[in-house]
Amino acid sequence: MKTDNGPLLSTRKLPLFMKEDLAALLAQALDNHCKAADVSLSPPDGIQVERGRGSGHGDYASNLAMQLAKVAKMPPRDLATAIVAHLPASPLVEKVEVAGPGFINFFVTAQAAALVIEKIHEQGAEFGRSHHGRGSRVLLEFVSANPTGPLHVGHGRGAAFGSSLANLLEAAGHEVHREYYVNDAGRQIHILTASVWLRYLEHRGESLPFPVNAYRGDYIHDIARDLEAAHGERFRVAASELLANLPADANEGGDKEQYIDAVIARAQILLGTDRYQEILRAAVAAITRDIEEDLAAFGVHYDRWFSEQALVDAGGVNNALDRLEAAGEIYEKEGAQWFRSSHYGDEKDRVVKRADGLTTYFASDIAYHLDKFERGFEQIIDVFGADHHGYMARVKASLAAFGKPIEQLTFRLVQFAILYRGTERMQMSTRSGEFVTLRELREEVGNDATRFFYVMRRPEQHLDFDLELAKSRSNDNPVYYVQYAHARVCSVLAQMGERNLEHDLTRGISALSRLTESHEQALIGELGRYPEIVVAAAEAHEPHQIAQYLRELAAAFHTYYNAHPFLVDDPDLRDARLALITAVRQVIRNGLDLLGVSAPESM
RNA sequence: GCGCCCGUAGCUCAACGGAUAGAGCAUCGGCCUUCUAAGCCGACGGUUGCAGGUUCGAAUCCUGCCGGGCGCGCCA
Repeated sequence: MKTDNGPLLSTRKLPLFMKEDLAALLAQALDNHCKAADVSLSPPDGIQVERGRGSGHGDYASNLAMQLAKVAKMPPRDLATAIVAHLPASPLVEKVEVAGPGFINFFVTAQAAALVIEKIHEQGAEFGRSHHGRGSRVLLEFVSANPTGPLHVGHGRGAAFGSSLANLLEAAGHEVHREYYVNDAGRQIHILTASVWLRYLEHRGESLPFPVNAYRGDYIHDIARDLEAAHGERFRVAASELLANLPADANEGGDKEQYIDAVIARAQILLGTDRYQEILRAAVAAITRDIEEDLAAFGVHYDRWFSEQALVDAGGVNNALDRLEAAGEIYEKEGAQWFRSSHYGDEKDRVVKRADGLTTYFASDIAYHLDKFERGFEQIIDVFGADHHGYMARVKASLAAFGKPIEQLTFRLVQFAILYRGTERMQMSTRSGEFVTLRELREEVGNDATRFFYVMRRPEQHLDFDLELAKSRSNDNPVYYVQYAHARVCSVLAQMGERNLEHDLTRGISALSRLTESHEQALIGELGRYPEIVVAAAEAHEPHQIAQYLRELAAAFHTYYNAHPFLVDDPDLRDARLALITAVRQVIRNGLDLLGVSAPESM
């Protein structure tokens, strides 16, 4: 590489965010132009520099002249020409053109572009990470499925999305706190407890009907069996005692809600508080542990599992309601307590305490979000399933009532994933227990393909998840396509070893100017985009941009692979090419890592 | 009925308010004595649901329709 390019091309200041360098040049040119023409011009939103989209429009482009044409009272192309005439010389820039309606197009020098390869080797796994977020603290809550059963495929997308987003935000320089809100209080936990106990009684030989509204999955049997193994007959009660004077269940013309509530009440009386709580805690612990293990195996980890019950026990819910009351935003109607959420943009008021004295799920959520805000985060992100969108307005209403800066709270709605086996749509229902679990999906498809497929699409887009495609080892399958590019580089290096060659990286770096083929230039251009993509994907909360990018990078690599041999006789050229493809390998690794997908050395 | 999300190639999807709207699959035609053919090259394919509006410039922003998903409980 030539060394006469001046300080801008030193390895200490590589143009990884070339946009900013070019914007600075344009600012200087605009200033020069204004002085020369004795006018005053400044773009409303700062100077914008964008990636060119190829096809002869240069590497970067700016719409500066078009933005200012009106104020300057000049045709945009003329203004563009005038600005270009005042551009200072730069070793980054090969040439500048005015094109189209008035775009200023920059063509970057080959040396400047090739420097990205050097930077990638220098930074390794750090390449693409930045301080863009300036260490601002982000609280990210995701999944938060109720601990009443195993995670199913619907939760999987939230898990893959949330965990990838967390990785992205960290890579972009934010400090991320990952949290799972465990709904271990409330009525559904009592239904769970009753369900487990009834199965336990069945196993001990009692004959009784199973309530319509109880949880009936196999995992309930498992927990009941564990209970038997640890406690034997300790929770045994005669069926006749349990069933005496209960109302009719739904299948006998009664009401399923009333019936299950009666069973729960009877269980508490017959078992007493201590034994009942023992079963409850065992059930919640078993399911929470299962969820935690499931997610960990999926590469999803949390900094905190936030217990709703702990919040209740600490008085958080009552405290939050007291504060709303003190603010005059609670009133009583028909025996229940209502929060005046309609004063803060919700479509109607909401119950926070039922007539029977129990606080609602919403009341806990108010307290939880109040707690989040009081822990001092600059940004709070909730990842919800799309079916919870009705919650956004009321949660924001409660925070507004507390005077909290609600613009710090962002909801990310993740649409459902619909499973297909080929063209056959797979049904999933929740309480019947006939759903496909996340674990089953992972075991059938594999963690890599599962995670990649989940985040491949924009979160607000419905996702068609084709099991057969995800499993297929074919070029139809995007995750293999990307992984294969990585493995291919490894394979080339293995081949190099067999030929008794060695890769001299220093020599390769010095010979980067030998990479003049169009395929090489294209590939280098792709590599240079990576840091920008990471920042853009993080700030837009869109991991799919990474998946999309990786496919494009892999495509550029496969094309190059087919067009040119790497292990050529000329040592300079060979080492330069190897420096390029090992840089590609590094970026693929870094990108896949953000998505929680492995980068195998061979396939 | 009200609210949120979505309508882009035959299918699944991309596209900071920018230039000739791009990929993959499918279909059709090529490429393995050469580092993995899990690959590459080419062809075909579009009134961006419809109609207005804002803008130098709209798939993108605004309004109204049409179509699909989800939600509208003292469930969670």
